[in-house]
Amino acid sequence: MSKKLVLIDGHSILNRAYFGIPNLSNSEGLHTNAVYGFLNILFRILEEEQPDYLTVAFDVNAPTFRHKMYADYKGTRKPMDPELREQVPLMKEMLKAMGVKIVEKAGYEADDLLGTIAKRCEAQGMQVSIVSGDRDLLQLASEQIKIRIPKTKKTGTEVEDYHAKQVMEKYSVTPEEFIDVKALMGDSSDNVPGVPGIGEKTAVKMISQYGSIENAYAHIDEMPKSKMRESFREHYEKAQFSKKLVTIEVHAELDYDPAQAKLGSLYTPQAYELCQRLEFKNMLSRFQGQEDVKKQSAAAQFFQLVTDPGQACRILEQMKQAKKSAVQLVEEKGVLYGMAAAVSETEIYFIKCRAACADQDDCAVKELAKPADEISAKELFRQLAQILTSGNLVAAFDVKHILKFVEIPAQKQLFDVTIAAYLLNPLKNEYPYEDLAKDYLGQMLPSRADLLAKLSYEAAMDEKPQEFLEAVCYPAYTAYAAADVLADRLEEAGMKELFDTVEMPLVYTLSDMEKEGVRVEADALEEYGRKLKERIEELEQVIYEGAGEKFNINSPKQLGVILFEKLKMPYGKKTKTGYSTAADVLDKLAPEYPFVAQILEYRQLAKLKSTYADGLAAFIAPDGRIHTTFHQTITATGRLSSAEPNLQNIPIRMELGRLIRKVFLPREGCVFLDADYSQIELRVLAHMSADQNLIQAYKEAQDIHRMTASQVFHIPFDEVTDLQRRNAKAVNFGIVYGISSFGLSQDLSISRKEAQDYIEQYFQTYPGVKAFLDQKVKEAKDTGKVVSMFGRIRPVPELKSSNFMQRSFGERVAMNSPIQGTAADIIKIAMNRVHDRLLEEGLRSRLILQVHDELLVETYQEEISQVSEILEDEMHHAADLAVALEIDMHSGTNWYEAK
DNA sequence: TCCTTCACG
DNA sequence: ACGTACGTGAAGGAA
Repeated sequence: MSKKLVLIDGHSILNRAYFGIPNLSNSEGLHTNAVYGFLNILFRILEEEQPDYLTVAFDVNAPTFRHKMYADYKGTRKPMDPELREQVPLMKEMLKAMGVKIVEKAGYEADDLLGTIAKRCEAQGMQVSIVSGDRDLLQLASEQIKIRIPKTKKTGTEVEDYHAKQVMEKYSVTPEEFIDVKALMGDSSDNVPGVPGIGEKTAVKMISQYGSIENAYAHIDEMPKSKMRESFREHYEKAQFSKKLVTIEVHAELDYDPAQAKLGSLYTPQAYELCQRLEFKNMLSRFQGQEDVKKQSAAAQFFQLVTDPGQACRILEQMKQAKKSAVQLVEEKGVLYGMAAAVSETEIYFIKCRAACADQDDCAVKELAKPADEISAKELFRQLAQILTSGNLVAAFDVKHILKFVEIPAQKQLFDVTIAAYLLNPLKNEYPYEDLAKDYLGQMLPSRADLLAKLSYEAAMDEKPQEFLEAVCYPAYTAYAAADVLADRLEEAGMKELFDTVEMPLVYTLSDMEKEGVRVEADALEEYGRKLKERIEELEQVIYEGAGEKFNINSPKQLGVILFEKLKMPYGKKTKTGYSTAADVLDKLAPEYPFVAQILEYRQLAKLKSTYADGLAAFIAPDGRIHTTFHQTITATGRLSSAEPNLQNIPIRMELGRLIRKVFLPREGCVFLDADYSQIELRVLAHMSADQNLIQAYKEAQDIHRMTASQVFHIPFDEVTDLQRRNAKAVNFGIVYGISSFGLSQDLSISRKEAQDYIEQYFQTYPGVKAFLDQKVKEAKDTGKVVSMFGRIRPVPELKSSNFMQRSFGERVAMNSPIQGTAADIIKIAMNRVHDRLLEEGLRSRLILQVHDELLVETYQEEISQVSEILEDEMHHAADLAVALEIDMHSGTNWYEAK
């Protein structure tokens, strides 16, 4: 069995990695993207190849032999980005730490070293793989030498492999001939001049026919007359020059002994340390199991598994006494595994307690089939409730999740670290413990994925008990240790009050809303779906007839081909992947083509059926109700979101969709009371901008859009036409979104010029609004963030971008977020107050849904007047603005009627 | 998994 | 010349 050698073109791969992975740096600001990408490619290649030897070649900065000879050409190479340059020594340090052989030699380029080593080792009977981003190296390919070119794609790294055969297949020339092809066509990025006028096609043709530049030149008179032939004649010397430039030296003077390049374990303690310093979190997992580097974080040595019920009880007692503690319930897919608890930074326990939730959505009821040597789930939660109500500080990652298991009244002492971290930076998608540990404790902890890979808790418990223990205890540890830091940071950022009086209380409000759920009549929903199905099937037949063939109407790609190629309709715009078939494009075609109108109707019905009729039915719980999850740490602006299912986007604009709301019912003896804020964002804008005209407009008129039209277009209020009102309404929306003439012109189907005129007239009418929006953009540029009325921050990193689009986006965000964020603050305040008053006043009615500016209360008949007063009162007074907050309220026996 | 489309505020 | 309105979540198709 022949030995295997992997050779890596250091600079080339580093370069690839640098451009493949944008923006990665550690917390000290050191750029690390190229090193990170290099290692990823390296690990991947090694896994695939399992070589015996490994060597990485680098260029040295001294002029090389080829470089010197043709200084004119090679000398003008673009200098390296400083961000990349600083990573070269880092890369070498990493390779040294891993015990990888590095070769570099003054006077030679990495190519030459690779070529020399490859040919020598080939002669010794080895299999050689050369990894490089540079296609010049293809000339080295043979049966034993494989050139591997990694390509960074969105989906990961793909590697193109070339033995001599693949070079022939792809380029129709041998690897040796490839040199001549390259020399003829030239390479501007590498400053190889080539022959002007000869590109890849001609070069390949010429060389595959004649075998070399020299032979081609000898037969130049046989070639058909052409510009290219004359160019070749004229630049023949240049071509020969180029050939020397392109030709890789395979006889470099170099001491190289493969024995020095023997591949050992890369996972050395030194490399581990360096990975930690560079904060390559997911690399650290590769070091797991390598005994010599298994450096547990300081915290991990205090983790302890608890199975004995007696000990569990003693720990729980201790927690009740502790001024501060942290808990982490370990639950996955409806199975409880236990609870991790931190009593101090050096006392972290995992109390094992296996139990199955009776139902995944409603964990409050549990069925336990478990060994007798564990504490019972019932007892655990009884004790936990006492801990949570002890008055001592308890920190946790997801308090709402805990509240699913224990029924306790709102507690001031609970501290949700996820929400704290969200307020401090609302732009993140997730707030995992390792991020909090890094950001707020300056500690690098292995993530769950590092520890358990993709193992479920179920599997990890048996297969990797130690890692499992760490994975469940780290969150408790982090919550415990980070809570104080987070509180301080919130204080510094001016958000402590927002956290204490709005966000934390909201956890209980939302928890109750989720537990309550909303009643949905399954039969009626099914009937609705059946009706849709009938019409959908009719439409399918008609559409297939119109198209003259069967196709998948749901596929934008297939539909695009039918519409714009087969039926030759004019296409409006294109997306990255093909023709756009979005509704606004099809709307324009629909009047002329009934076929398109049918498509639109089909789309509408298909959406209603799949997302709403079928989609919602799947979420009806055994109690006949749908329990959505409200996410409190998702949006960038402070709004809530609703998922599984999303109950914040139930149709209302189109009548057919709106009918769905008839299946949302209050329970027996109840009606729905639905209250929504009237134009809350515009009122917030009026208040925050303090524009006297806008404030006055609100004081004088019920119909703000008509009033805006009247003032902006200088028309008496009563003479405003419907069109003018509609335009004014669109401008009002545009202002809130961070106005742009393009966006407005799209919305109103007018020219950008006209849209621009509207905007200017608007700003003339309401100069305070203009000043306010400008000020927000300036503030965002100066401080990197904008702030809502209640102190909620939204960072706007896009404003620093060199990309015009990104920057413009940042400006719109800076204008919109304070408004949307303030509106979100206000309704959250209202929600808490409504929720609390219903309880305080001993009412049975319950807040069940929030849809951004709307609250839905399931109201007992006899409580209607009291509840409507509470809604009106608390929503109205949630904030004291220069313009009163007005509420529209309706009641009904279903959601359709109540809106 | 990413993209497109579309439902809501 | 660029190619967008702000904020979400879900479904289905295409890789």
